[in-house]
Amino acid sequence: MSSVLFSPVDETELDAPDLERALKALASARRLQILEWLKDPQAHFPPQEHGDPVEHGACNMYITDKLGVSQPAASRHMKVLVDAGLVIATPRAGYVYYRRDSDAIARLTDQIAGL
Amino acid sequence: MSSVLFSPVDETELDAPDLERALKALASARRLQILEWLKDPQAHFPPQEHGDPVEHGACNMYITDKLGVSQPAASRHMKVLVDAGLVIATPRAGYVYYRRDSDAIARLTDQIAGL
DNA sequence: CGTGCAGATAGCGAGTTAGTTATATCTATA
DNA sequence: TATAGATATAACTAACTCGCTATCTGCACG
Repeated sequence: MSSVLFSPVDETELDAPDLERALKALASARRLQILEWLKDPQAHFPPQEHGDPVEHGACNMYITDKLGVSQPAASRHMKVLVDAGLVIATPRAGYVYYRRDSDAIARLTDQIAGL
Repeated sequence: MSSVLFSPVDETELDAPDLERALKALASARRLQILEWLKDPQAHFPPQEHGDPVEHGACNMYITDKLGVSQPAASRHMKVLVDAGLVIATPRAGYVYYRRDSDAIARLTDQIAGL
């Protein structure tokens, strides 16, 4: 009687504090913009030396530049997204690359659909 | 060539500021709780004298009591939800009844699903 | 193994949120 | 129409957000 028949994705729901954290992470024009850019890093950021934009996402420096805020401000926005589980950080060759956690985002939006 | 064939509900998307406002309204444990209660007012609130719980929703006094905060605090939470377009207020016989705007919530969650 | 650069952290200030109490408004009805 | 009760607004405070600059950390590589 496997529920996999009905739920190909993991149905684990966030508890109330985690859901609130995720919604707070989304409730920012800047962070919504970042998530949008990360849908297609190649289209929105310059070519990168070390990290593959498709596999590892966009370099933090480019996100900072494109946001037009200071490096620490961008760094904290990315931390909010990572802590909320929406984005994955990959340190590599002295840089940090960020990509969407598509599965987590899908689970979250599924859960929000039930609100 | 009506798009109604593809979209039985109105597909109008919120612009960036309205989306941010709606997400901020959702990004609160208290307000998520209120929205949950309003899914079934009869199950969560005492019987009401004037307003039909199903048609008009729950009386503000009962929401205040159940939240366990002061009346002005509850009043402002409800204002945030109304301003975000998630809840409809109906003044009636000296009380104000609140119900979910199910269509607006559905449109919002559809839009969030595209994030 | 030292230097340099990317990123994280600290600390500060302005603006916002969320709670409070006090008061104003507004409506229903005696 | 005066009053009472429900809700909204005002004013204040504490805590949090988000920007900044300055500084620290830590990894790569010469």
